Amino acid sequence: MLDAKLLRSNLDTVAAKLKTRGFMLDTQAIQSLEAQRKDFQVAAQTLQAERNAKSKGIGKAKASGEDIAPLLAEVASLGDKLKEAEEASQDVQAKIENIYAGIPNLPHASTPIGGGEEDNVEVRKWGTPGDFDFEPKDHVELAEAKGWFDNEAAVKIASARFSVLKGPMAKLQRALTQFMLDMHSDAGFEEVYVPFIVNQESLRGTGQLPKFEADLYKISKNDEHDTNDRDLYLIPTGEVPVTNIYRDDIIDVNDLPIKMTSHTPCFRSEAGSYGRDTKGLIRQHQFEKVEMVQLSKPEDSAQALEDLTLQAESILQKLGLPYRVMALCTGDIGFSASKTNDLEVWLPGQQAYREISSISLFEDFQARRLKTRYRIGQDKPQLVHTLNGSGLAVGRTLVAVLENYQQADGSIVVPDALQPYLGGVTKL
RNA sequence: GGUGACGUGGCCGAGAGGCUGAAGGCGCUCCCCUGCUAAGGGAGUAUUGGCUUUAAACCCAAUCGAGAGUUCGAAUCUCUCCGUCACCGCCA
Repeated sequence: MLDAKLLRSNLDTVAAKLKTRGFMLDTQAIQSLEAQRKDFQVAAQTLQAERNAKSKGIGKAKASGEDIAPLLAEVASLGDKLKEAEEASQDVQAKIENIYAGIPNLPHASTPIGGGEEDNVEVRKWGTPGDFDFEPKDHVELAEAKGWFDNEAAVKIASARFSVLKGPMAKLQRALTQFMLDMHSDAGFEEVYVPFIVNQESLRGTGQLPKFEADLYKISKNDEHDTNDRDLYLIPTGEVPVTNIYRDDIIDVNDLPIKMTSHTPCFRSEAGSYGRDTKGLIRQHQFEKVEMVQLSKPEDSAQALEDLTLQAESILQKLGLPYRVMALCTGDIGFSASKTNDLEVWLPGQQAYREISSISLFEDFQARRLKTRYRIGQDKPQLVHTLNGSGLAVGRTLVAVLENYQQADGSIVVPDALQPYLGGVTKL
């Protein structure tokens, strides 16, 4: 959520910045609603003050034994008027809230301007796509030939876009997960274990709700009496539970930056992606991810984004997987993001770079919703800046290892960094 | 799941319709006193919004787990929900 004060005072500047990311701000609607809000709020508060004063008078009169009947008569109509004013005020505020909740973050000054994916900017490239003296296969072919990948079983158990991994492939996924967690721990990230089911407040905090309900799996409680808003959701990313650890908290400045890492499954409905990446592990309803989350001081956050990017890159480098870093343009960054770097790994099976990590700076956009603040000494609390990034998407890393380390005979060489996690095995 | 107790500031803890944004204590900050240490004295110490402003103070409103209700007036009474604790049941 953007700062309401900023929206009031610099509406046109905000609108211009949002336009670069393809969002048209209805400035007229906001202006007129804000004007109404002011009127209604002042009116309601004036009535409240009046009521408070008179009620206090009644209390005193009663205490000193005076007749309070005339005073009561005086206040008689106040209640209704107050109720009306309060409702009008709340009404407008709800409308404003609604509009504000749907406004995306302002792009960072360093985010390239552009309309869509094609305008993203390559920042750097690492490694060289391997030279195969045979036709490289894609991961599905490789894994199926070994009996490591059972799509039919997954469909039988659940539905399309789920997988059953077997034997060495399942172990390789576990090895990758542990490898990543160890790397991040060594770099000073605290490992955390979190709930994979979250409430609505958490999803609002990180910005998935109210706008992106369709992408989420909602869990109904199976209780016909339960008519309130206690619905729970499967997490679409570890970002949600991990960032929400500090919701409503005020952090001592000496405890910043806070750096956390967590391994979680992620659940996405992938509504609207029919027909894309239908084969294999690239796009699943359930996948594993190791996430990094960082809370930082505002003045450190831009650097923190670069640091997180390098941290994610270090995983790919240790694994020897060629990749490139893309700075997403204004038209392609996510709703809550101010700036995003994507890591794209080379997949020989597709002869293409594919997204394997997304690292984003949210500035105070999430923190405002989360009410995550920090305090210097006795000063007033200020909003922190939040960041997160995949480090990495484990399923896609698994794909990348299979495809980049395949041999002509269909076997897979185990990257050096992973061998300790597989009992020293060098080839699968 | 059942029964009972309970959610008050950074923490502990009083309050049980009005004089309570909230006694008292601890902690913390500043000042005084003090050879050192220990002790003592004084002042301050929540958040959000409105208004004003260069900024702040002042002023006003809201907040005693959350929401709704009763009342001229709610931390206090009623209802719903969430959570904590104890005992019982079940369970990896």
